[in-house]
Amino acid sequence: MSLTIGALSRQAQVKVPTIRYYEQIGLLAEPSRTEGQQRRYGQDDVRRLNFIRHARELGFEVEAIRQLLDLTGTPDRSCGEVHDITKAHLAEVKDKIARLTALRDELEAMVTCDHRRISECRIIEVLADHGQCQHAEH
Amino acid sequence: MSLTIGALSRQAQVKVPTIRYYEQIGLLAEPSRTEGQQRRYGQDDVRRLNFIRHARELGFEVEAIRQLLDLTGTPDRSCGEVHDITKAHLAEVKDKIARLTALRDELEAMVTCDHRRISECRIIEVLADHGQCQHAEH
DNA sequence: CTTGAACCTCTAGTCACTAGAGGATGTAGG
DNA sequence: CCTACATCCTCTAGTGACTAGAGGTTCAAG
Repeated sequence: MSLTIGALSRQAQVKVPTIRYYEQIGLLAEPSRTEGQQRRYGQDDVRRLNFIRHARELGFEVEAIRQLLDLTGTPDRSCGEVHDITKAHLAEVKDKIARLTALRDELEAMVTCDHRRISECRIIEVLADHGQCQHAEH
Repeated sequence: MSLTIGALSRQAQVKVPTIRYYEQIGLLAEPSRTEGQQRRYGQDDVRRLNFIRHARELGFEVEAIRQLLDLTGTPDRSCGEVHDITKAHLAEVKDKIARLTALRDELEAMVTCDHRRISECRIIEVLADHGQCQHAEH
């Protein structure tokens, strides 16, 4: 019933070197080994790795995931800390969206230049002179 | 009329180690030196570094900036390539916004959990089970 | 001539992996 | 039992765009 690292990789959709990396940084426990030193995993590892992968997909940093995993070890405590971590992450995501949106608008305004010579290109002009930006605050 | 690296740093709003880094990777030319090997810059360097800083603020990668700077060296050519680079970057920005927005919605749905015990927390549940996501495609 | 801020080079660290070298193990088929 | 060979092992180095720090030198003001 034990899984090789390759089988775990397929089940959790996480690449083999990434699994070893997660073990190295302590996100995954060191698994049991065969006599020939090959890793063997169980269903707990599959669940834990799925949790990690999903959190990464949702953009959580490894440190945040480490904390979330630690918290799952104390199921009776209030989930206030879990919320704090998630809300902090959500705030970062919103902040990134805001900055990227401003950036997008700036770029949209720039590409309105019709194709001419580089010496007259609006894109180059804006890049060379910050004052030509719509919003000054970046 | 020549500037020290510190003066250039203040004028272009780029940190000193970053200027040296740009020189190392070839974005800035090697400047002249004093007898004691200290760098001295001119107004051309200020303009070039301002261009670089502004492009970085707009999220262009160093490789793209390198190409844009090369293109400014051929002012009579059509600015088609400049547009191509900018449009490609804009597309990436839009793509990032789309992914972050999906992510934000997912996180918003998760934090609707009212504070309970970790063993019943909706955030932990969703993280542990991808199937509970609103959108399956991440 | 002295002080001390600013400069110099070089190495290593950041984050979350990814790639590759060079070799060992495990398992399926014959 | 033996042979392929896919998969596994460890280790080092690379990615992007810087940032930090050590240990030493230069420049300009007073």
